[in-house]
Amino acid sequence: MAKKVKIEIDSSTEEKIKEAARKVFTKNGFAATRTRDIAEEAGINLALLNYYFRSKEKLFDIVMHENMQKFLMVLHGVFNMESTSLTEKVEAIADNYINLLKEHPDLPLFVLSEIRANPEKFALSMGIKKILLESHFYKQIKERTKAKINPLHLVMNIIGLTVFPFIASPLLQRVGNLKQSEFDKLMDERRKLIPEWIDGMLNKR
Amino acid sequence: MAKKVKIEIDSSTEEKIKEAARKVFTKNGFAATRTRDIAEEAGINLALLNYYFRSKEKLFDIVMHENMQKFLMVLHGVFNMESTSLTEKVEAIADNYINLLKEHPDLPLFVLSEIRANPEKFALSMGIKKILLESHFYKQIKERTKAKINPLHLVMNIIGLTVFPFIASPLLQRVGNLKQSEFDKLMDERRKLIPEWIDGMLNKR
DNA sequence: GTCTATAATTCGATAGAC
DNA sequence: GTCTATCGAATTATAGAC
Repeated sequence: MAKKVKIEIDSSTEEKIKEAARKVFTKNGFAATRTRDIAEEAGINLALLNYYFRSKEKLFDIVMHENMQKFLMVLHGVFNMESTSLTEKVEAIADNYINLLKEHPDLPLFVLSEIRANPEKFALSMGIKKILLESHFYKQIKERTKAKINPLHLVMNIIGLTVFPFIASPLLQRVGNLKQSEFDKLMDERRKLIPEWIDGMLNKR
Repeated sequence: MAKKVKIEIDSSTEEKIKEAARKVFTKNGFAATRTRDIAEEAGINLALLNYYFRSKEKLFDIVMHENMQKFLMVLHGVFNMESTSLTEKVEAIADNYINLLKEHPDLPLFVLSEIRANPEKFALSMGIKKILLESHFYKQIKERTKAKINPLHLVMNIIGLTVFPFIASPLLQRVGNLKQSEFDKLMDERRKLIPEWIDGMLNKR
């Protein structure tokens, strides 16, 4: 009577394709990705990809949506905690993003590039405004800054200080002569540093 | 006897094509750009594009190189000034980058995306390491931080705080409900704010 | 559901007239 | 130098056998 529980989540062909698509699309972007490469990565045939998802674009939309979700989920989880201090929220954002980005370093560049390429496609993307502007987090920043400074500056800084090093990592690792492990170590240091820096900004003046 | 001076720099067909290519490539990236679009943007024919530049890739390499130059020139101009203070250097970097990025907001996302897509292509890209690691700027940061913190953190922060808002602007303008003019105003405010924030980081502890 | 083979389309590049 | 017309390669999508 009970519905059969799907135990092996990733072994279905559909999931294999989606996972392969996520990997290849996120690394190369939409235009530079060939459906053949996705099929190969998934270990299946090209025709099968079109059997499950009707087109390259349909498949891309799914991957893109899931990637954006990952990106926004970090913020959404933190923004409306009522009981935590502002500093604790900043710590949580930095910590969670660094975890996410160590695992998926291509994520931000992919998301931001594709949004810039097709802004109209993500125009509707629900009320993202409300997520930030009406959040408890945003209220806390406004209180602390006391109208001395636009709260958006602080939001930009929190996200930017966390995300930017990953976006620039190819350049940074070359410029700084860093091995991957050294880069990772730097990012781990930032879990503590970013909240301190943001604190300094909030206490200014 | 004297070489003829080229007065109308931009009116030559070759320049028109390069300018169109810069615009389209920078907006869409290499893979998503069609040579036909460049030709149309330049107001010339597709065949002519291949007459002047042998291939799409050759044309791209030129544009890419010029874009990277723009990006690095800002740093290069500031890094080895002997007579300015660290704070003055930070002011100069923020100020010059904000000027550059207000005019060419697509620049950073383009450069960073293409580097990530083809790291080997930019591997040789001269001794970028030396430009930073042996600069007067880097020495000044090391002195001020007194080994309490890796100087690369500060470099990341200076560039990141300046560049990231432009990278994320499509999302930011939506999230913050900003018009272009309001966004520009925020960026202008950051010319003063970024040096203050960096100062705060340097004086910590 | 999965495959092979192929149709249909897109796009970079070239031939050749002017 | 500049154009029109077209070739050829690459790639998405589909038809049809199993």
